[in-house]
Amino acid sequence: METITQDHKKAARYAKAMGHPIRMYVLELLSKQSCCYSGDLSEVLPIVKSTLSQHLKELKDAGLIQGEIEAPRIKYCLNTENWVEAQELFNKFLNRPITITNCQTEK
Amino acid sequence: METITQDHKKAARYAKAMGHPIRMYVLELLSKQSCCYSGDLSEVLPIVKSTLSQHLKELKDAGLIQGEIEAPRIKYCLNTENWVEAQELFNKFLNRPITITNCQTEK
DNA sequence: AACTTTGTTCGTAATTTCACGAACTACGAA
DNA sequence: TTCGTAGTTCGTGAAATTACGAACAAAGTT
Repeated sequence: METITQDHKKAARYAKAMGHPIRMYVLELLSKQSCCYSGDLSEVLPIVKSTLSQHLKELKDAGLIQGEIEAPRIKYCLNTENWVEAQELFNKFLNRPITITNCQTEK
Repeated sequence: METITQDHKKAARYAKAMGHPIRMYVLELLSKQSCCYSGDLSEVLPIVKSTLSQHLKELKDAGLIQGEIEAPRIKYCLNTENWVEAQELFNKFLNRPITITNCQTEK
């Protein structure tokens, strides 16, 4: 019986991809508006385009976003399927009712 | 007007701390049972205790867990306040309704 | 005091991340 | 075909991450 499951690894992979302010910003944007272009981001973010491209690749590799060629630009949007999976995993692992008595010693 | 806000940084910090299978496992455990000891984890996890200690420090530094001395052991539990904040930020960014009613959305 | 238990800190090494500028690719327009 | 636009890839460093074993620290036990 494995203690660290594939689901732990998947959830951690998603979390890791979310673990940078720039990438968090992109994900927030894409969860609020259906899509965006790299150029839109490049205009408002304080990083050069190659670095941005690296971050977008990170999100793509993690499966959280996808790019669609719309020449000469690339349209980015959420990868809905994986996005839902990430939400489900986070719910499964992390959501618990917050109780009044916290931190109580078991046994 | 900053595009990358403090909330983006906070959320990313939490996500980053969650971005490792071992740490995801620990967080899951603590969200299911109120507390645990390093020794409990060390028994089931495939890493040496110093590495585990490092991961617990990472979670502590991110503010997601807290340790309480209960000599000769240390009792770990979630840092409820920050845990709630993390959930709120994630909810905000995942575009979902906030579940806990008495927690107000900031302004 | 000496020993045991529990966990942290230190030293080290391999790997990954993050950021930049330069070079490159793909495509449409002139 | 040449030029401009949009974005990726490459090469490079600095810094952070991950892992291990050895050494250390704190506190209870004998």
